[in-house]
Amino acid sequence: MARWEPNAAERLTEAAMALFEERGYAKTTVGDIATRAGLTERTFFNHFSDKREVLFAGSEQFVGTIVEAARAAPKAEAPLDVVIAAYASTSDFFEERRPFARRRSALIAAHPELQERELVKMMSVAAALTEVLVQRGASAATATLAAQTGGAILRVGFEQWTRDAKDRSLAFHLRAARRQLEGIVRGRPAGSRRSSTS
Amino acid sequence: MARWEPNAAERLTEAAMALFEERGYAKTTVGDIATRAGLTERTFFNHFSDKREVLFAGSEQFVGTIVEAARAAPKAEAPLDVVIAAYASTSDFFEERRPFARRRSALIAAHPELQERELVKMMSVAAALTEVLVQRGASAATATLAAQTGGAILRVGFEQWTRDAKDRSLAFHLRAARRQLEGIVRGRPAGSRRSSTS
DNA sequence: TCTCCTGATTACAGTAACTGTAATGGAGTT
DNA sequence: AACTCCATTACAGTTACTGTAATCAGGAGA
Repeated sequence: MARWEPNAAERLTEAAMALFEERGYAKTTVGDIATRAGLTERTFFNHFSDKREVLFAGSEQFVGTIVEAARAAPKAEAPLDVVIAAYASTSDFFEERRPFARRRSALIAAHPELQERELVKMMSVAAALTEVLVQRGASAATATLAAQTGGAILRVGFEQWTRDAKDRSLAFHLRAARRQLEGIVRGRPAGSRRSSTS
Repeated sequence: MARWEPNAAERLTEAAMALFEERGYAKTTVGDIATRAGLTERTFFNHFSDKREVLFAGSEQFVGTIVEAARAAPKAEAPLDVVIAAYASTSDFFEERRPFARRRSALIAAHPELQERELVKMMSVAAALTEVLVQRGASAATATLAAQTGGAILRVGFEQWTRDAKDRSLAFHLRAARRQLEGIVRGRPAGSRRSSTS
């Protein structure tokens, strides 16, 4: 028998999410979270580098998955398609935990402090993808632009995914956003807006 | 004669930048900054809501300028062009303070804590632009995608601008990035378009 | 069984970021 | 001269985070 209850980090995350939902991020102290998980404040900081990280723990491994998918893409694939395929590789992962992802996503949307952290994480993924693209032979400028644009597509696609009443996959929404982007870059929105007067 | 030395906020910003450059962000306390500016810690927090904001003070007015430029764009202009024109409207502003902007930009690049804040600011601009695009008749999806993609272009263009040995304008680099994006979205190989932006 | 070692947890003390509130005191006004 | 204004300050308090040493159940080896 284990000396302590197992899954301390997981318990802390669950406690944190529950408290953030009840009282909000600012009104929840790290001590509150730890107590709710049956631990002490110091133990919280042994598991997470700071209060925000409690919602971003799995992200390192996540970056790894995405980078791996990018590396595995066919040599001939164009940069933007590599990036989108890489993000799409996480689709199944999200599919399995749609409720959790939605809950988490709502918390982040409601708290600027958490948005800050999420944006940095996304940018670090974009940076990693940029490097992969360069290794695949793209110019630095092309790689950066493709990775950054892919990030834009992901933000839009992910938002659609969380809102989608039909529960279509993230990969689906990424493809949709990518297609729409083609029209936008050419100056013709996908909806082919007919605002001849207004 | 004024009771206190004028421009307290400005002095605090200058002191902060100098100290961040000397010791780094983490090793600089708010007390240090205030003392260097001839003020107290409490006064610092009267001027800035938190330690990071000392480098992001002018940003509200900045958003205003950008939004205004977006509203002023010709009715027929396509969404992405509206966004880029809006960002390009800040070109002169940056041109006048290129040294300051570079210095600030280097600090942000060197400190993740500051990157967090900058990303949120950029996203708030993107959100504001999204709203403007919707008011101009774009669909919600098109508006979001155009604003987000514009953000990607800005990041890339701005980076080129800070690195540019030839001191070409931000507007120039935005146009270059936009042109390059067209090729990327179509899946063309990197070198197909002459890009003199590095 | 006894002992040593491991490692997650904890106790405790300390720094620094912020907040709320009330007081200060020179400058402009009456 | 009395009076108001308000940027600044003093002071006390909370909370995020850090460094360090102590605890102590269980596994490994003797």
